[in-house]
Amino acid sequence: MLDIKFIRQNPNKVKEGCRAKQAKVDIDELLEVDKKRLETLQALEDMRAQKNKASKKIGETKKEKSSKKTNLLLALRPLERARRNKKIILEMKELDSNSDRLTQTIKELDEKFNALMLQVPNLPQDDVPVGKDASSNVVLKEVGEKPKFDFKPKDYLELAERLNLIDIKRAAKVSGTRFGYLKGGAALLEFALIDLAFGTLTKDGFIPIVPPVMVKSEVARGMGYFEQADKEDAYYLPKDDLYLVGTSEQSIGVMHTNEVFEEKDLPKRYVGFSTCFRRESGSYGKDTKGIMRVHQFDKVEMFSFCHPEKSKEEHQFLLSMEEKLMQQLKIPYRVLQMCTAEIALPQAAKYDIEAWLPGQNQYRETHSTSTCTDFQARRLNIRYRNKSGKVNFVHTLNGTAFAIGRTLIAIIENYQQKDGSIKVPEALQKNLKFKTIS
RNA sequence: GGUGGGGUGCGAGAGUGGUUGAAUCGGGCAGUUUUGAAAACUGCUAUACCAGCAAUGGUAUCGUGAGUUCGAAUCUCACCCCCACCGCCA
Repeated sequence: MLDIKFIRQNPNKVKEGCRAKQAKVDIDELLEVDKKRLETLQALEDMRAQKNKASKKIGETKKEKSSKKTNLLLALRPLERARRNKKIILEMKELDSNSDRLTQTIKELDEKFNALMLQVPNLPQDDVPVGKDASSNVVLKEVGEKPKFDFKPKDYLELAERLNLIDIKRAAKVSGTRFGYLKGGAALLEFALIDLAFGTLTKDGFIPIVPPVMVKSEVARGMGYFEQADKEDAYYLPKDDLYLVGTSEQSIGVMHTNEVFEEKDLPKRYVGFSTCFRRESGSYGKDTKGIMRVHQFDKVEMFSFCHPEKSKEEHQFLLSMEEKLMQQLKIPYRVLQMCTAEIALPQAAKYDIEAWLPGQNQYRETHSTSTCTDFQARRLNIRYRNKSGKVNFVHTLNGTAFAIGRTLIAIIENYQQKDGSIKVPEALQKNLKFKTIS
């Protein structure tokens, strides 16, 4: 959510941001509703002030009844006093019927206003390239050396099925399309990856957590992904009114809802592990094979609550941690700055890391880190108190540590050997009892 | 799933219809005193929105939402959450 004051003062800037992000919100309508809402509110508050005053007066005379002090007014006989009060009460009743109407109007305006406000996206940061689609993303750098093979590198699925690491067919039998069993070395690699991520990040002060994967519906809305298509992408349990999280960001970010941090406790960084559930409703026909895009996968995620002035720095920090993890695995990758069309409603800037997949001869996304500035904090009312006692909204950021499935894909393709076996990346070897999966 | 108890400010905790944004204690901040500290004393100590250059004024907020009333922390209803015990259970 943006600050309405900011929208009032910078309508053109907001409109421009909406256009860049291809969000369809009528800012003029929003401002119109806002204006009406304020006018009505003012009228209603004036009325309430009158009522409060009158009620107070009645309270006073009632109390004076028992007081022994007298003055001219108090000398009024009880009967007369009661009559005066009755008159006031009648007047207030009259007022009430008017205020009821206003209350109804304001309720309607509020609803309209809130609905519109929730649709206004976070504005892209100045350095985010403007674009219509993925083609406008900017490659910032390529890191690592692509492995050279003296044979034609195979696709991960071919390798994995032959080594009995991934079983899609049986998963289809049990759960349907877009599911998979990780078996043998792949299952063990998952735990080694989790360990590597937690080990690396906790060393840097991240607080390790395993969050709930089901969240209440009002909570699910909080992070700001439901206004776009993502609502359709979430699994919902109607019997309990719970959503399965698509990423642990959704249950970590909301953890501190309505809380106030002390400034000295910022940044508050978490590393969370959770299973993620996605319906992938908008991706029919995309990556239908294997485990590139599945309904259920495990992920280690970073989340940070930080001081607003430090969030750009923090974003770079999260990116650097992602790179550090990739470099430990020695998987070649590139870093992309995502363009305005590719960043979601709550996000102000986003970097993706794409791993090189030799079997497919292309880069594919394995990591993503975004800053949501104060957009989520505002919705969730997450603030910090500075030294002079002032409270203000924090900034929230998130980033992938390892999305297990896709990282496995990258490992399998990059570490494949001529005989079809797979070498275990050095950084994972200490966790596993073997150096090769064959 | 069943029964009982409870949700009040930074914390503890009072308040069961009237000048209560809320007693009291504790914490925090500032000041007096002190060579320094402690102690003592004094004062301050919620948030949001609206009007205003400001001082200030207004409105709302005692789990959430609705209702009764001229007036609700206080009464009514619904919901949420927490605690205790019982049942079931990895």
